[in-house]
Amino acid sequence: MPRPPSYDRETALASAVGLFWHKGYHGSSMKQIERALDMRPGSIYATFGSKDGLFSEALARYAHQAGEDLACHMAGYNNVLDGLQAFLVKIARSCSEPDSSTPARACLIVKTLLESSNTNTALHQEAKALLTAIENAFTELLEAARKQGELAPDTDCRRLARLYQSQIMGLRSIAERELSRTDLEQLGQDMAAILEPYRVHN
Amino acid sequence: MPRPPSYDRETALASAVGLFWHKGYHGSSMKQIERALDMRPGSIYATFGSKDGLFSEALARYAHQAGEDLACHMAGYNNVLDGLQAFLVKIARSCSEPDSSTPARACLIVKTLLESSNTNTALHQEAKALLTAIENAFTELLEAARKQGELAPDTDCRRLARLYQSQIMGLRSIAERELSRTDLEQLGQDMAAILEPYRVHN
DNA sequence: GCTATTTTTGAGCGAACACTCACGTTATGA
DNA sequence: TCATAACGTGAGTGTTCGCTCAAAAATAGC
Repeated sequence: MPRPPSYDRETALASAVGLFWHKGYHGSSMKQIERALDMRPGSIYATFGSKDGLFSEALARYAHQAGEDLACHMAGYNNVLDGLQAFLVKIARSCSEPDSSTPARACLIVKTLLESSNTNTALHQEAKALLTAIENAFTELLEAARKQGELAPDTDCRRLARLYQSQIMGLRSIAERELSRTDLEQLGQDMAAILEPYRVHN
Repeated sequence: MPRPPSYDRETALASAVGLFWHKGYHGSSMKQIERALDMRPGSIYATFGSKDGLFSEALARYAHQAGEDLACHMAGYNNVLDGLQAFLVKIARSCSEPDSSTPARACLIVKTLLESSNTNTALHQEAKALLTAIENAFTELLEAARKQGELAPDTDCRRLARLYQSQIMGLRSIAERELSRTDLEQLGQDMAAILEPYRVHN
């Protein structure tokens, strides 16, 4: 009986991620969103409720994708610390020249965290929660590394996870300065080297 | 003959820094600016030209203040690396609970860099330039350290300066997650420890 | 083809945005 | 004391903001 929706919700969300990542929350107007999603305001509001609702879902999708990217990357490494070090260098490379699939160098969650603090409590809380979840993922990885003897038995894995997360935040934020490819790659290597003193050499 | 201005330009700018730092560029409306500066729109536009002009001057003032704070801090240390390490811990402490003189944990320049990318070219360029100037200041400090034998003679001081700057950016950004005082202080210490391997022990 | 049900549409809403300007106010030099 | 010239004021500008809703369009079962 009913008329089926003509748009694909996932496709629309992916477009929303692209726009919000590129221009931020305030920098993306509904007019631009309508164009990016190829949807008229009525359909957008029927589907996502509000601009905040759409942004919230887009942010969650972005974070989910980031988690999958991390898992996918780490799957290629037997050694956790090797994987985490390579991840930093990979980020440095991908930040060098953003393309259509990477509309900004900085992390969307961090951009949102800074833009929404003291102005949009709900968004700020969501960004905080997503970053906490990522910290948890890093903590679990590092605890696995500790159990495998890569880290000293008394290593504070959560504390190290926060140090690691702040490296990524700093790397991707400073990338917005548009440093040269080599400068950024060197920085990624220097950050990877930070993990070296924590490593247990056998 | 002429009537002298009743407001103080420097006082107004200081208030603008406070508001913009707290709520960001888009998050600060002209109504709020009028209230914060205790000036009516006509006076604001006669003095600063536009919202962008006011923001630009406020950002420059903020950066100038940051430079003075760094110089003031370093003056208390004979050893450059000791000073830079202590500076990280000091930042971690000041980020724990922002007060009226510190309206946000994250750096205003970084907030602006992320918020203005792909939306406001002029602002983005200004933020980039100010961060480059700060990188230069760190580079000079580290070169002095190298000449004094604190660093190995072949140390790439600019590269190390970028690593150091990205630590501050990461520290102050992750502070917006509102971590506990001890968590943040530990992170500051971990970041300070990053400089240790670069140090030449005598 | 017809009806029932849902989706899509886009003109247009009130509010908030950055900004202007004619006018009232105030201090100074003559 | 008065004329002058800059300053302060705030109602009001046009524009854009996020958002709404009545009507048109489209599908599936009968």
